[in-house]
Amino acid sequence: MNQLDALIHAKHSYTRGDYLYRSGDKFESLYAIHSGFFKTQVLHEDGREQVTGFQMIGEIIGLDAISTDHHTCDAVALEDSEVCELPFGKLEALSRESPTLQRHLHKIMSREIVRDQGIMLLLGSMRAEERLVAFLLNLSQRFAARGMSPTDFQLRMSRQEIGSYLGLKLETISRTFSLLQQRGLIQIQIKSIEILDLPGLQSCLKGA
Amino acid sequence: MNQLDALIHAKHSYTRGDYLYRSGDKFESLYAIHSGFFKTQVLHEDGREQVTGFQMIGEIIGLDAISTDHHTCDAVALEDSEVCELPFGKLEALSRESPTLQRHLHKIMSREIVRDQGIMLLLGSMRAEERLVAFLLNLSQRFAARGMSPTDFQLRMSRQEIGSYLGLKLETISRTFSLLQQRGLIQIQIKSIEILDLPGLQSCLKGA
DNA sequence: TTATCGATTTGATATATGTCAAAATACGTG
DNA sequence: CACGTATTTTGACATATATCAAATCGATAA
Repeated sequence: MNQLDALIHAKHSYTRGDYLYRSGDKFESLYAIHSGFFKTQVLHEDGREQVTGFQMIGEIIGLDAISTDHHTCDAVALEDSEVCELPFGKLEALSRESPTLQRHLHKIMSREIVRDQGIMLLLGSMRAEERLVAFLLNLSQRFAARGMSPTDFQLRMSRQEIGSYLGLKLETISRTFSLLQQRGLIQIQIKSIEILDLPGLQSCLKGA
Repeated sequence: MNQLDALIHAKHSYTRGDYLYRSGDKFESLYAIHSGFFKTQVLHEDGREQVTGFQMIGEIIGLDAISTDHHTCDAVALEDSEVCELPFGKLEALSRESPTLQRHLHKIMSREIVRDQGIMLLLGSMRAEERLVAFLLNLSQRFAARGMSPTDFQLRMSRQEIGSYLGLKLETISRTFSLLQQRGLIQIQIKSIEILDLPGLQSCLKGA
């Protein structure tokens, strides 16, 4: 993918709270997260918000905007972050030249669809505890895939944001964290979390 | 899009209950629904099922499979249906030749991502009545876009399937239909539904 | 037509999660 | 470093939806 180097238009820095883009913005580029952490959220007219994802290093963000040429959600930095801008027109042109790149792009989009299906399953059929466990295991796995500790990491988002993502209220998130801690499955200190019993957590999802 | 004609590999017929594909099947093609109605569902190991969508004429199905080269959900015919098979390798080759087709394909995938975000919002932050109303309005709009009546149509799916899609139990679906009927918003007779007060339904979603 | 079986409706009750409120804790700023 | 503010935790209580059960309805096949 060294063709991609030619493509990278610019690298930008954002600090906690900055918007990478807002719903309604004209679509120009996808963004590859180079460092840091983002959330994406859609806002309902009546003020309700739904967090639709948390994105970390190596992930591509902005795919929703291709559909209408305008972004359909907000992307907000949860910590100081850097992103590489990938102008979509150029990306399409390059992927017409390279079947490998083309397939890669298609897989990235498809993976996002599969991810979303997983969240539907979570929101549609899991209880609060299962949702939170699934969330933690997903983070754990993504950190592991990046060579970081799968059992010891910082939560970049608030209880409120976790709750929005999981379709629960922040109090429920807090209570469920406390519960998992009482059972000896995790150790949590505000944003610092340690998974004490990974198999134990995994078994929360299967059957029980 | 007459290039697409060259692409259509075969047209297949399915009767109610037939699987178009199953989770785990090797990915070869996307499918354009030519007539009829399908549902897609993901199955959890412990037997839980989540309906992830209902697809009708003109819609493309199978995008999730690009990611892993294997289907990640089941697609089941809800009535007698016909689909056109679009071999994905050929589709990619053609879209390398035609920027228009390429963009079209990207928009279809992106639209699916946006649709999924909408369902997350629904599952994550709406009450039962709002979910069902949103579901009905979505069907209404899709029928209207196809030149069919936006106020008078057949539900192709069971209460159970609607419930799975909306993250609710079938009893809740039934009760909520009854409630909307009592309020004079809809007239429902098992699978036949008539929307009596479209603005009234729309106002269920905004504010109230 | 009638019998049968699955789907739907409705009722009574249970329960998970939400709501409201207060206390405790962490964090940013001057 | 200390203050003020925002976030988190915890408790008591409310409520939406689930669960369990029974009755009804509708479609299919003999």
